Amino acid sequence: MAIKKTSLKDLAEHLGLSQTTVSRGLADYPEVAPKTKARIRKAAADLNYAPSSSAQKLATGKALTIGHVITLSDHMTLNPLYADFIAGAGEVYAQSGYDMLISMVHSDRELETYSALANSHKVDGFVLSEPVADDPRISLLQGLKIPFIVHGRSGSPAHMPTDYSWLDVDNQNGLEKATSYLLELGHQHFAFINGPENLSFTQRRRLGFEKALSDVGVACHEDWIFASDMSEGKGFEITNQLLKIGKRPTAIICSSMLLAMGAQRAVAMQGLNLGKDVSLICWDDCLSAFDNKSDPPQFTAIQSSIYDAGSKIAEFLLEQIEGSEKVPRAHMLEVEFVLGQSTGPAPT
Amino acid sequence: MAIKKTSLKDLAEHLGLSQTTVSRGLADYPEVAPKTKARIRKAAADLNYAPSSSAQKLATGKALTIGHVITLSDHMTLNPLYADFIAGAGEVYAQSGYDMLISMVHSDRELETYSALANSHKVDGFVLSEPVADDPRISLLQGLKIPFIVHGRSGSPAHMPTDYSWLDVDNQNGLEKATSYLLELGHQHFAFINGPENLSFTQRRRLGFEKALSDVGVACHEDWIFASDMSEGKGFEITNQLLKIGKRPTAIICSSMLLAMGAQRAVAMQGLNLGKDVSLICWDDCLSAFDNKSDPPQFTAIQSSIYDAGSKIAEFLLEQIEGSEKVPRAHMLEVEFVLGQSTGPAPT
DNA sequence: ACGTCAATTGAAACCGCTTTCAAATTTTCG
DNA sequence: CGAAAATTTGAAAGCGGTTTCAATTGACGT
Repeated sequence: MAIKKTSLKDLAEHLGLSQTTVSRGLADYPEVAPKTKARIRKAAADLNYAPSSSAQKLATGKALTIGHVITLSDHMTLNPLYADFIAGAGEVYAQSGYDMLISMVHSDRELETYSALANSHKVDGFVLSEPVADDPRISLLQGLKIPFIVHGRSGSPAHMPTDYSWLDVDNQNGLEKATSYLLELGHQHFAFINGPENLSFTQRRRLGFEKALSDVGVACHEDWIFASDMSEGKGFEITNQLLKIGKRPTAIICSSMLLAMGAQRAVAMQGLNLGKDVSLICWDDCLSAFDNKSDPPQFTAIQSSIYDAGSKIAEFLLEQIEGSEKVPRAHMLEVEFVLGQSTGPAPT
Repeated sequence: MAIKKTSLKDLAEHLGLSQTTVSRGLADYPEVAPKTKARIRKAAADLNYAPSSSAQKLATGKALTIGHVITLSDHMTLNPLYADFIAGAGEVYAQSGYDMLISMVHSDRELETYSALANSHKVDGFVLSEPVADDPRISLLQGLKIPFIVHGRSGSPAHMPTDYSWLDVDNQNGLEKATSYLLELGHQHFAFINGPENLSFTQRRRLGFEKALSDVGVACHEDWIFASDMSEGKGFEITNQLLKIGKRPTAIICSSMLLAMGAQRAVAMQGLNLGKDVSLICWDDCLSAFDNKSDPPQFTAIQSSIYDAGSKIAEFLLEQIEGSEKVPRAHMLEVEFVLGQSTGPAPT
C-alpha cells in the first residue's frame, strides 16, 4: 500500500515515449504532434500524474514562490491589516501559478531570514511591508539582487525613491483631506491618534495633518498628537483621557478604524454624541472585518483598500519577475473621502 | 555581475574535499572529523553558502513545508481569526525549520488545490480550518495519504473522531458556561448571535446554549438565535433590531468579539447601559487586535486563544510528520471564563 | 613489522524534471 | 523519384543536493 507517486519516467514508459516528449507535451510545446499531446494528456490524467515541484524548480531555477516575511515584534502582534493585504496578494499569486511563502520571524532574525530565503532559492521575490526610514531590508535585497517591491516608501516623506519598486497610498494627501474637511466644518481643536512613530506612513500622515493646519494658520496641539498601537483599546484609552480635559478637542482623527472604534466607545461612554459634540474621521483600510458600509457610513473616512493594494503589489512584482525590463516601478494610490455620520459642524 | 551562487560543488572544490564530506560536515554527521567540520563550516560561512532548497527537497523527498489552504468564499472575505491562528502556527514552523505555504483559492477550486499541493510534493502536510459537517477535504486527504490535522471537528457535535487528527476547543462547554452564568444572574430572555450555520463550531455552540437552557427549564427564543457573519456591522444591526422589540432580551451572547463590539455600539446608541439594562457575553478568541485586557475586562467572555490553538496544532502536525507513530491524535482545549463589565443582574 | 579494526573520506548513483542537440521520420517539391 | 526542408521524437547532460558502498588512512595489539 505504498503511495504510488507517478513520475515522469513512469508516465513515459507507460506511453512508450521518451521523457522528453512527455515533458514537452505537458508543457504544450508546439513541436509535439497534436495527436501525441492528446495521448499524453489523457495518460497523465489517468495515472494521476503531477510533476514534482522540487524537481521542476531544480531544473528551471524558478521557485514560483513569493516570500512575505512577517515580524512578530513582540509576542503575537500580527497586524490585522496584514490579513487583507495578504489575501489580495495571495489571490493574484494563485492566478499566476505562484505560491506564497510566509515566514513568521522575530525581528532580531529578520534580515537573516530574507537572506536565507533568497540564497536557498526558496522564493523568486519579496514583498516588503511596513518600511521604516532607511530600511535595512531594502539595501540587503538590492545587494542580493532579488526582485522585491515595497508596500510604502522608505525615506523622507517627500521622497519618491527611484532605485527600488514601491507602491504606496498617498498618506499625506489623505490626511490633508481629512483635516481640511474638518476645518471647513469650523473645527479648530484637533486630536490626532496616529500609528507607531517609526513607520513611514505614520510620518507622512502627520505631515499631511500639520500641513493642512498650517495652510490655514490654525495652531496644532502638539500634545494631542499620539503615536499609538492601532488597537481598539488604545483608541478608547486615549480618547477617554482627551474628553476629560476641560477645553477638549472638538475633532479627532484616527489612523485606523480600530482606533476609531475605541474612540467612538469612549465618546459614547462619556454620554457625548459623535458627529455633534465630537467629530471623528478615520483612516479606513477597507478591511473585510470592519466594513464601513452602512448608508450613510458609520464613520466619515479616508478610504483606501488594503486588499487592492495587496493585489496591485503582487501584480507589479510578478511583472517585474517575469518581465524582461527590470526597471523599478512606482505607483501611488489615491485615497477616497467618504462622508459618514461621525462628523458635523464644530460645536459653538 | 552575474549572481554568484555558491553550490556544494564549488564549496567542495574550494576546500579540496568531496561533496560527500562537505554535505556531511554541514549536516553534522558524526563520521566527519571535528577538524574537518570546522574547516567546512568556516568556508561555508566565508563563501556565503546556502544549500538550494529545491535540490535538497528533491534528494530527501521532504518539502519541509506545511500547507494552509484558505478559501475566499466571495470576494476578499478573509477571516480575521485566521491571521492570529496562522501567526501561532507560523512561529512553530519557523522554529522547526518549516515553511508555511499559503494558498488562497476560491471555494470551487478548493479540493483541487489540496490534491495539487499534495501530489506535487509541495507540502508535507496540511492544516484544515473551518471544517463543515462531513467535510470532503478530510476523506480527500485521507485518500492522498498525506498527514493533516483539523482545527475543529467534522461531524455531529457529540462525535469525537478517531480516524483523523484534530484539535478543537470545547465550544459546547464554553457556551454552556456562558449561558449558565447569565442564568445565575437571573436572566431569562436570551439572544444568541452565532456564526455561519454550516460551520461545525457554530453548531456546537448552539448546542451548549440550548443545553444550558433546557437543563434549568428555561425556554429558548428560537427567533433570537442568529446565524450571522461575525462582523461588527452585523452585530450592530442585529442588536439594534433586538433592542427595538418591546419585550426585548436582557442578555445577549455573541460568538465573536467583533459581533460584541457591534452589539455594544447598538446598546450605547439606544442609550442603554451595558451590564445593567442589557448583559453581554462574548466568545473571545484573544485576537491580538482586540485585547479584552483592561481591568476589569470590557466584556465578560469565554476565552480561548486562537493563537495558542495555532501553535498547538502546528506542534501536533509536525510531530505527526516527523514522528514514527502515525496514530491520529486528538486534543481538546478548555475555555476560560473571565468576568468583565458587560454583565450584571437581570433588570427587574 | 604486520594484520586488524575503527575512523575518515570519496566515487558514483539517484531524486524527477528540463533542455540541448542529434536522430529519425515525414513532407515538400523540383 | 530523390534530395532538402520541416516535423517529431529521443538520448543524455545537467540542476544541486543526499546517500550507499567502497576505499583509504591511521591506530593498536602482539
